[in-house]
Amino acid sequence: MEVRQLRYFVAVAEELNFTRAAGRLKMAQPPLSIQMKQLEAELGVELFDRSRRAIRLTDAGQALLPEAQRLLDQLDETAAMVQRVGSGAVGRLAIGFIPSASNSALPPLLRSFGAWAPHVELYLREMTTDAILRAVTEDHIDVGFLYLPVENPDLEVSVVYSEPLVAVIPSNHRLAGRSRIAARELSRDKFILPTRDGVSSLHTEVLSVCERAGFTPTAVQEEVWLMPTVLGLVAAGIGVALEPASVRNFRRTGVVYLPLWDESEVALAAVWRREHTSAVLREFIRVLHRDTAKRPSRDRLVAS
Amino acid sequence: MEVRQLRYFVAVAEELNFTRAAGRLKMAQPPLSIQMKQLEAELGVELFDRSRRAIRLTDAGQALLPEAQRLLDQLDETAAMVQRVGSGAVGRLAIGFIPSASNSALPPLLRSFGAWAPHVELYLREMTTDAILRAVTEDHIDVGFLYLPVENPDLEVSVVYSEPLVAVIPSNHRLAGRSRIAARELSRDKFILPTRDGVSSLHTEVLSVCERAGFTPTAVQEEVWLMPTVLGLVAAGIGVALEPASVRNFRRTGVVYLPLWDESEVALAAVWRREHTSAVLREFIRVLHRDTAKRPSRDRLVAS
DNA sequence: TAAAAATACTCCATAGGTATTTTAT
DNA sequence: ATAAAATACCTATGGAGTATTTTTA
Repeated sequence: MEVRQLRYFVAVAEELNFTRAAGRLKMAQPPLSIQMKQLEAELGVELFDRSRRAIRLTDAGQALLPEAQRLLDQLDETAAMVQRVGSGAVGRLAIGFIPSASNSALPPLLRSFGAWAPHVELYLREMTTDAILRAVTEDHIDVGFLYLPVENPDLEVSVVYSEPLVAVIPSNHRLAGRSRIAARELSRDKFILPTRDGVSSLHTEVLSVCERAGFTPTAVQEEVWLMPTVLGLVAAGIGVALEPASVRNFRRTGVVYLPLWDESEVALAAVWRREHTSAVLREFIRVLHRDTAKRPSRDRLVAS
Repeated sequence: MEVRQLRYFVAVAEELNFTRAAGRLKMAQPPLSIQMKQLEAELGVELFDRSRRAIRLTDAGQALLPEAQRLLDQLDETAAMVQRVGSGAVGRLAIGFIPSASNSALPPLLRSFGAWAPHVELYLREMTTDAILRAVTEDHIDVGFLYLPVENPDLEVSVVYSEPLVAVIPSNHRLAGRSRIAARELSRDKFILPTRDGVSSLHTEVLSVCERAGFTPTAVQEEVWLMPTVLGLVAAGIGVALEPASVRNFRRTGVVYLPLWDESEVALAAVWRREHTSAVLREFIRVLHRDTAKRPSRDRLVAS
């Protein structure tokens, strides 16, 4: 039983006239008659009562008609469904991200992608840099958001945005009134340092800024990871911190954010397996590239 | 999208190996590759990830696999269903019959046909001879059971059995002790005559037996149709009747059934439209012919 | 290097076309 | 007499085969 034969059968059964059906199928009448004969021979059943001038459906033909229509519809639906999946418009996307990402780049990106592919299920997981790299490599998540650098050559990397560090100090700190400071001026303060988990550049970058400023920061606490905790510790006067500029999205009382004269940069990037096969991911990357190309301004991102 | 391509796709998707799938499909590997390429081109979607030595299904391929399997199954089921309908093993059969038929030929015939085609829905309707002929002609019922003759040349007729008339007289009648009588002996009795509805031979045959016996029966009541009513009237001493021998299947107290010396015969027949298209009817007729050929004995039928 | 898929080509089965005959009204 | 389906015959598309090359592990 061929799809063609089902299509022809439906046309003939609906027209109840071979010639008209052939016209509707844009073909000649004889091959249509032949195909129907073949279908009948294959099924071993008469589908049409040709004894009269106007043909009729036999019981078998009447039984086949709705089934044939249903099968043809399902065939079309299946094709459409597979195309949607293949185009990345439906499916699922698992995203791992460091907490900072949820304050900055991720929300507008997800909004943007959600508008493009409303039928993609998103699985979002807050993870450590380490865990993200492992999960992406092992294909447990499709894409990760973390601070550069990423060395793994199997992974593709796309910088979402980069931003400078800012000093986070208590509002009663001696430098709180300043509009900009040098890192050097904090050399005697105790530092709340970010966790070194994974190869996070944040830890490295903070140390490197201090080093270039000529001092080694005294750590008051390590392994602090979540931004609100850092801000709480600073507000309590436990120490100071250097954090990515997007920390300013937290409007925490008791702390002030001061730009540095020192050169510094941390880059938030999306990473994914170079050899991925997910159409959804492919489309997500497309949206990602489009959006980062559209608004590369760090200030707007930070302020948003 | 062709059935062939779906079949091939399922094989490849299940084997995850073109060469093995080609073996399973008993074909060479290159045409299989080509067909899958075509399917992908038509859908505009990659179904296989061929980047590795061992191929994998893409998301689109994984979406297609269960649908393709389902479609192929439904195709097979549809073919089987149409074949069953075409063979007459499923469907419906509407039967019209005069009440007498339900005392004799119909029950064993329906049992026989029901064993052959248990999935045929039977619609049974007790009707007058007239109504049966009209309904068969107008295709409202598939087959009718009635007493011959039937003159309509568009209808085909098959005698199920024929039987003689017997006299039905009250058990206190003067002839009740006899084992056999002549119709002539009833010439002075009042007769309960069958209805003349349609062209029922029963009425004609009763009159003709009396005529051959040299008298015209005095009707005490006409338009009596149902056997129990006739028997009730006879038992009440209202009159006597001549009825088909199968009336003896009613074991009514107060009446006796006596064979006649006179020659007489009424024939119960099945009738159907010569140009019917119902496969179920075709099979019913087959069973009918088989069964009437098997047991033509009137005695066994009458006694049953 | 070996195993598997893709490519190149050849062949032929068959879908579809045209011309004509048969059938039913 | 006519409309419609069946039959006869021809053409050509494309599905499948064989031989070979390309690719990946």
